[in-house]
Amino acid sequence: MSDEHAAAAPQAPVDFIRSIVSDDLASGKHGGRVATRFPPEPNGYLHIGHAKSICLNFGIAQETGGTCNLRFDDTNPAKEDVEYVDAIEEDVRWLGFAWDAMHFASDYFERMYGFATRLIEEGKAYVDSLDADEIRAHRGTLTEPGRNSPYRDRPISENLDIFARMRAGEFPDGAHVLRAKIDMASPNFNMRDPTLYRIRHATHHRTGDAWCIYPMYDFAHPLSDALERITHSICTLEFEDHRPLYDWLVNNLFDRDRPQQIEFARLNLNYTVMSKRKLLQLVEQRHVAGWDDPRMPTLSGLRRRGCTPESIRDFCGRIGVAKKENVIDVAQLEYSIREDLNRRSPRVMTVLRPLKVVITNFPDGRIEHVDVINNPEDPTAGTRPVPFTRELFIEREDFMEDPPKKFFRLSPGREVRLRCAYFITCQEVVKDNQGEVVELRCTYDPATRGGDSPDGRRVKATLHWVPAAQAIGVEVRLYDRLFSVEDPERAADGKTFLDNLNPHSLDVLHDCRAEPSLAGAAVGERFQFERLGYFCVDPDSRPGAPVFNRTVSLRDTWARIASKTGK
RNA sequence: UGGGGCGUGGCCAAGUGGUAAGGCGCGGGUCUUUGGAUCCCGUAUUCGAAGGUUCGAAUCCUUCCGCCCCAGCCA
Repeated sequence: MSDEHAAAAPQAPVDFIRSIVSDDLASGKHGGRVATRFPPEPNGYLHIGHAKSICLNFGIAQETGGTCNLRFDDTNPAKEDVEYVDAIEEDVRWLGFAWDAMHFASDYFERMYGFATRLIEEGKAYVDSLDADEIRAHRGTLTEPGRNSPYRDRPISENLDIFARMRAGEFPDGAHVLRAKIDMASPNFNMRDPTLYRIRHATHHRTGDAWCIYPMYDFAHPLSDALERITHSICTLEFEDHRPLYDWLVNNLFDRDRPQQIEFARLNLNYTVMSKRKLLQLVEQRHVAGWDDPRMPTLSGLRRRGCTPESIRDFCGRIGVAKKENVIDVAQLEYSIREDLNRRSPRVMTVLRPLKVVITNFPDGRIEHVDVINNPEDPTAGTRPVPFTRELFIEREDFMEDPPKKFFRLSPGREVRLRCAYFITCQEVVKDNQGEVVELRCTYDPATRGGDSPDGRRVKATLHWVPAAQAIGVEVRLYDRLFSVEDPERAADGKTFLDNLNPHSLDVLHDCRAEPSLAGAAVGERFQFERLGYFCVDPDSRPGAPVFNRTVSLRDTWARIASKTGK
């Protein structure tokens, strides 16, 4: 975390979890330690919702001088993959956090097996040989208590024997299951003899075929927390009902360093989908190119779209942490991203729909370089030279032959400023046979170089412009409604001219920066930006507006892909 | 109809007995070498509802209403 804007260091927001942690710290509850963990299951890429949890867990550790582990909850080999492990590590790092230790629940399989055995020996767990349907039938309903399984009182020795043979692979999937012996009449389903282990003959991405029985989340999680000496196990609201089981296991199996589970409300954003199931669907049905497609609400998608980790962290800090179900408006996220981008993004003048302007009193063939400000919000960003020539392009919509009252840009006889260059006055409008304006003949005032008039006269508008011959043509391939390559008609429109593409511009292009084709760019060459950073032209933007400080509306993009998941 | 949670302005969110922070959004103004930038102002007589306790309640009590989660050998 190098370029932190430490100056504005907002005082850490105090939420109920941080209050609990600081109270515990004060009372010495966990011996003055704070240890958290971020425990994703490697069954998909991390999305913006995970960022909230990451910022919470790692943030608390940082603020309290504690530790935070990255732990993969890999207890279900059927859904998991190393690809996800790698992606998750990269995303957490990208977000700007460093874990104190990285673990896998699978690393604890042997010890977990031992703990399970101990429960059996103590008469607190048993092997049930009912099948899934029968177990469900015995579980009871919301209003009726469950019934004990006929296997519930199986002798300990027999339980031990079958459990060992389950591990040895003697039984097919589903033949037996290990259950905690708690209370089939509990009003809390999680306490009605929850399943601890199931048989699953599947190859695990890390342990291979070493195991054919796998612990359930409810068993593995508290044990993993305890083994790592986690003090505060922060999870989402839906696990609130699991806490009694969490505590039951921790209290039965550990007599010290007992972790405590604390629940908070997960992040929900409007206009998008965040469930792994739906994101996976988008990927599998090829609606997007992959989990890291810039249109995806994944961290890697946001990264490729050009968002910085600082902006995501800022967002997480602003939304707060509470137990109330919430739906954050994407405008909130867009605000954090926009604010960050505005501050750091070099601007480039752009012309989407060119209209030729000939400066009649500017010598043909002459090239004058004017210094154009790279970022009005950052003086240190400097300037770049842009060639000013007799023939230029301005934005078509920046000219109106017959302007209405409120239109202050160019029109016949009017004087405006070409940004950082000169004042020009439109003297003549040239049209083709159809009456379409094809060229403007203007004069410039040599005394206004740089955009200031020595006599103090003012103009009401400043226009973006690019030199006709030297401008860089870019075919913008936007993953968006108006300029998508999926829509050839619009794609043809997506020709944009940039005044320049200097090293500074490239720096902010993140992924695009890696595009080798941009390095040796020849004037007039066309580029295809397949992976867009925030080199995005917002279809709703005012033509000619700076592009680098614009992001295509996340709301529109996300709403569009969300609709493809069928509601 | 069992259990567990949660209800403060459009969206988040502080506040936990002393008379409703803040942010986003929105509205208005301002400024600017193109703003959707900047800066400024405004935006809940009221805290799901109704009773009650109190000099005083979003905060305490009672009742009611609403929303979310739980019956995977998923996490």
